[in-house]
Amino acid sequence: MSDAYYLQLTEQLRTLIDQNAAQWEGKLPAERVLAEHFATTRVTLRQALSQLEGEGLIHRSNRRGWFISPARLVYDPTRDAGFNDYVRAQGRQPRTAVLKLEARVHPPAARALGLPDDQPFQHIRRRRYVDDRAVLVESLWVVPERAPELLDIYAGQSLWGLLRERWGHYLANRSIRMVSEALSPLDAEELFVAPGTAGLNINRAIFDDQRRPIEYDEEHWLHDSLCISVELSGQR
Amino acid sequence: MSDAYYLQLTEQLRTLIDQNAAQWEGKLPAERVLAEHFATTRVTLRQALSQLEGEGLIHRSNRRGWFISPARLVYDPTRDAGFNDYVRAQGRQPRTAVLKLEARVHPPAARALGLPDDQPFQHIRRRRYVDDRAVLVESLWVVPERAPELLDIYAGQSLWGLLRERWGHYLANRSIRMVSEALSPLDAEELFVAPGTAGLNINRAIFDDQRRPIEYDEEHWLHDSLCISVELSGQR
DNA sequence: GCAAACTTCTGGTCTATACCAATCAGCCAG
DNA sequence: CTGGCTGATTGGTATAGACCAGAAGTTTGC
Repeated sequence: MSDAYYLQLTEQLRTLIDQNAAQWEGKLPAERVLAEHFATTRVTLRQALSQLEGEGLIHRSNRRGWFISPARLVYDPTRDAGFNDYVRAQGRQPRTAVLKLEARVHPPAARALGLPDDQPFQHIRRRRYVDDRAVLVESLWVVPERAPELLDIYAGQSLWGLLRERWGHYLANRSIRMVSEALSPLDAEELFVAPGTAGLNINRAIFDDQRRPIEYDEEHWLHDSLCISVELSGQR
Repeated sequence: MSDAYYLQLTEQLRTLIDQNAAQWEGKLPAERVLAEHFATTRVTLRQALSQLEGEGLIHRSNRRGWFISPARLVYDPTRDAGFNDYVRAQGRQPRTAVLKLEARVHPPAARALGLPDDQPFQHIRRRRYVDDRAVLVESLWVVPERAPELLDIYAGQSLWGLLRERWGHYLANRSIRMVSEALSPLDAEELFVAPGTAGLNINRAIFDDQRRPIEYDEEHWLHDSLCISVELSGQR
């Protein structure tokens, strides 16, 4: 092979991980150990590990080490099914932590919903887990008129379920935007990963069946933890 | 700031790029020049550049240097509009190069379309450009019965247009899958970028209005060159 | 028995340097 | 003026070593 050494290393690591996944219990040996095992430098070794990270095979958490990434979560952003539902449907364990509840303006949300920039919102910030791994943080910006006492009531349950059951809102129209990104220092910190980690940003503007604005949603996912899947029928 | 130096560097580079974009004509100065300008090493400098690359602000081409990335292409994978159409609609110049035309089996396509593994396909491999930058490579796997002489006819035009006009196929049902990826050595080479560059993989299985399989589509995009946008109406 | 303090390990960052291979610009020959 | 050659430039890769701060594990002190 005339390939770069770090690419060969990537392949060797891939098979090594494959064979020892069970015995390592998801956590790779220390970088210094691996570097010595392959008789190379930590710099080169890390280059190879970063490749595998880009593929979504492994990831790192805090400063605790490298871990083997679980299967991606299949996610359909066009459907109403709550996070908890479809995580469970895939045999995984969901969890949600509420990070912030406040009333605030947020011009990006206002613009996406066609409201004036000084429109106040009810802001819910939460972190979501799959099998105890934090996989996304999101900010929800809800139009106050649509859900008056939301901030007093809310305690981590499904927002869309709440909107439907308590206020009778049926979410009918939505506009979705997806962009790959590098996680901002804040998002990264809240997800316990290094700043600049690859992520996927999903934004949704949601209206009811009369095109009244309901909610704007900003999600920041770890890039390796989801697979977006959309099923469409009917000619367009 | 107690942040890491390379993160400060990232910010300084960001403003530097902002201010000098016009004068540099899209191409950044050499790494060695930048490293000296900031009184640091190329290694650290490259770490900062990689951050900006992750954000999609800059990219590199071959070994020619770092370039400022153009605005992302807005793309709706749920619509029929051909690549050429929506690239032009956004005021950009599209181009297509056909890389391969052949008949072959391809089990992943067969499975996605619900056909036996040994189903033969007509394979079109092409590279697509926006303003002379290669932004994606794709493989199209067309069921031969639906478009008999395709391989003889095809010369780079819109495939969906051809299917509609020549064979009267109206694409009605589709199932779409999107996953972030690291570009394979082959895909990377065909896009003139380094192996392992961040990409976005979009796969589509397409059926007609009687749910007969028509075509399977594997796209590999540069991660920084698109923004996925979907508009949905109607309750689901 | 438990919490606090300390030590070790580990990933994250950074410096300095070197060599290779692709690219590019300029020169030279036809 | 053109086409091929050549040498300087530049990004890509790699080595070696160092220090820091957070995490984890161990010991100490009450």
